[in-house]
Amino acid sequence: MENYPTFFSSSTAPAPSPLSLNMGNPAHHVYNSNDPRQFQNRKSSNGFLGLMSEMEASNNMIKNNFSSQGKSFGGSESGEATVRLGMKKGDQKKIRKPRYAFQTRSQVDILDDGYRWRKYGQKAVKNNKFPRSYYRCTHHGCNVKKQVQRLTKDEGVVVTTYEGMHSHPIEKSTDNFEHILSQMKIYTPF
DNA sequence: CGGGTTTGACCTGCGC
DNA sequence: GCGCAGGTCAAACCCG
Repeated sequence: MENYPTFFSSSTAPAPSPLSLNMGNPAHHVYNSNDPRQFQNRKSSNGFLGLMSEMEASNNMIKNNFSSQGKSFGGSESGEATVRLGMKKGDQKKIRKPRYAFQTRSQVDILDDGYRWRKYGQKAVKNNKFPRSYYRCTHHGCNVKKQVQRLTKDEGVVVTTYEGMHSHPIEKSTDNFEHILSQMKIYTPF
């Protein structure tokens, strides 16, 4: 098995990604993808995820819009009702949780990061022959989400985007994940 | 039977 | 206003 993760997050991001926390290594390349469309554009522009400037990240933090923002999600999980943050439809600046994306060279799409996820959707993505899968953390009250997508231009690369922070400890033994980590090599475009 | 997955429908925002 | 694309819902289905 081979895994070559590249980590994305912004230096301006308020908190490290869940994965970074688990890995205990803040020194990875980071990228903050707050706008999935920009994210997509970057991927399509050079076939690889470049670094987003802090300016871009800031702008996207402010202006990013997600259709999911205005929705409530089934109501079964208490934390999700706060997503709208009291803003009405016409309000301009919606605060969005930062997203942290990293890519991994892996045969499998789903990395065992120790948390339990439930798939809630899958969508075909433009300019990508692979579908994007949407997952939510199954822990009660934890509304962390992640998206998993394989790159068209490099089928061996899986991009995982995390949104939100886990409000609970890891649920499974990290042995498996650490085993994966032990076999990872940092994979950067530089 | 409970929990997770699949999948089509639906909603929302954005660009033209 | 319309069409497109992304994101989510939820019923049906699957599986241990």
